[in-house]
This record gives sequence, C-alpha cells and structure tokens, in this order.
Amino acid sequence: MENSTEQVLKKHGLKNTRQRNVVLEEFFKSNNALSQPELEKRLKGEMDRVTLYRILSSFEESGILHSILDRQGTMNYASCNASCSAAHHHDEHLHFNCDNCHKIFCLDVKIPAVNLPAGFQVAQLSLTATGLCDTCS
Amino acid sequence: MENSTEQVLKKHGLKNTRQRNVVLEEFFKSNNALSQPELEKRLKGEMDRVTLYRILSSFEESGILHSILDRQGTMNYASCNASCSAAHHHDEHLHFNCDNCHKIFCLDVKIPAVNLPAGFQVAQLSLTATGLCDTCS
DNA sequence: TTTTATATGCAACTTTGATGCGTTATAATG
DNA sequence: CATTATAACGCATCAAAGTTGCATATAAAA
Ligand SMILES: [Mn+2]
Ligand SMILES: [Mn+2]
Ligand SMILES: [Zn+2]
Ligand SMILES: [Zn+2]
Repeated sequence: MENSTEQVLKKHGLKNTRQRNVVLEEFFKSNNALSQPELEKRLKGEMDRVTLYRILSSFEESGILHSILDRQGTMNYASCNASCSAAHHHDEHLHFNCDNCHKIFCLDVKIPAVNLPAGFQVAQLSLTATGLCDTCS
Repeated sequence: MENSTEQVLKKHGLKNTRQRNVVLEEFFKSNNALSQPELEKRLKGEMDRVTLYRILSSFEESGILHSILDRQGTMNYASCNASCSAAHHHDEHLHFNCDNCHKIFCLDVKIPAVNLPAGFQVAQLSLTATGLCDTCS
C-alpha cells in the first residue's frame, strides 16, 4: 500500500526518497504556493538546505511544481495541474499575491492576449496581481 | 548652467550629489531597463555598492525610477514617465524581457482588465512578456 | 562662513543560491 | 535475498544580492 506522495514520485520517474516525500507532503497540505524560505523553516532538521533546493528544482523540471516569483523576488512553488510535464508546463494563469497575508494563490484566470509593437515576438506571458485575497478582504 | 540630471534631482527635492548624477546619467544614456548587477559593474570605482543601493531606493521612492523584477528574480530599474511621483507611480504597462539579449523594455501596452473570483480585491497588476525583442527577432 | 542635516564609505552581517566531493541509500539485477 | 550501479544526500565552501550601524564628508541653508 503506497501513499499518494509515493505515487506522484513514481509517476514522474523520480526515486522514492524520504526527503522527497516530506517535501511533497507540504504541498499536499497547502492550498497556496510555498516560498523557499517558508519551506526551509518548516523542514529544518528534516533535510539539508541544499537537498531542498535540489528537490525543488527536480520537481519543477519534472512537472510536479511550478515556480512563481513574488513581488519581493522570493521564489515560490505551487503544485502543477495534472497535465504538466518536464516537456511543457501549463501554468499560464494569474498569480495573486496578497498584501496582507503574503500568500500566493494560483487563480484559474486566463491571461488575456495583448497586442505588441511590431517586431516583438512573445514566447510567454505572466500576469501577477497584488491586493487582498478572499480571506483577508 | 545646470545639466539635465541636476534638474531632475532638484525637481524631486533630492540633494545634488556627484554619485546621484552619475547614476542618473546611466539611465539617460539607456533606452532599456538596467539591472542592479549591471549598474554595479558600470559604476565600479565611482561609488560604494551600498551607496548605489540607497540611490536606487531613493530614486524609486521619489518617482524618478520604477523597479522591475525579471524572470531570474534580478531587480531592474527604468525611468518613470513625467507624471510619476513619490505618492504614486504610473507604471502599469507591459514589461518585455528578451530571451536573447536579456534586455527589459517598458512597452506602451496597457494591462487589460481581468475578472477575479469573488473576494479577491486587486490593488495592482503586472504583466511581463518573454520572447524576442524587435532587434533580436 | 558657519552650521546642520543628509549622504556617503566602510565594515560586518544575512539570505539565497550554487558547486564539489565523499558517503548513503534506492532500486534494479542476478 | 544479496550484490551492485547509480542517483540522492550531507557537508563544506563559495558567491551574489541586499541590509544595517556608525563615523566621516559634503550639500544646502542660515
Ligand atoms: Mn500557478
Ligand atoms: Mn516600466
Ligand atoms: Zn491574504
Ligand atoms: Zn533582445
């Protein structure tokens, strides 16, 4: 009987280590994005700082997580939806950064198309909102 | 006879120091945003690293520059338009981050309005595009 | 020209992140 | 189940970005 974090690791072809399961559990428990500093605080004693960095990178590369830069330049991570893979991320949605609780939410809001001046070729768009989240407002 | 950087400093009520004029000249010479590391490289020997940080902060606070976070989390700065002040920045336009030359351009493209889920109150929107700029494409 | 507030330089420190390397543990294979 | 190759981990070390405290220098006002 495998738990769900182990299933996710297997599905993405990653070795089933204690540290990876611990990190993944944090995301399963949270409904918003988690910053690297926050994760480091929560997992102090559980694993080395460097291991956390490497796990986050490998999770992003394999399509388990996607990264979000907040207003202060801090790296945050959130679960990807099921269709994400190493080959392609499908995370072009709005990210909401609450000014009060500082949480970051992935909202199911599509990024509108924009008209750019001639010569500019868009590869990717990112849209971030600041303000008050639904619980803080 | 004052040069234009001195006029800008006076207009914003900032002391006219050699270091501030040197920093401001870099922005007058550039048609794209400048990153902190790039500025530090260019102004090595001209002033202390800490002074540069403090000048950039004061310029942002007084509405001379606005800050832009690029994809790698590096802080960049660009000239504000004439109507910006300490009280309010008017820099809600699209920022284009070229994948090739890595320059950041402030484009005169308004950020479209978006519909958020109930409870979320937007204070500010930021829209960033990556791709190829007009000279690289 | 003096005075005073502000800006600067320098030292020290923190945080975030990267890299090299020896050791440990996973998972495949026999 | 035992062996073994390889990937992951822990630890040490380093670098870049940014902050803070304090003494000194310098604009700008008096
Ligand atoms: Mn997201
Ligand atoms: Mn801009
Ligand atoms: Zn909130
Ligand atoms: Zn370019």
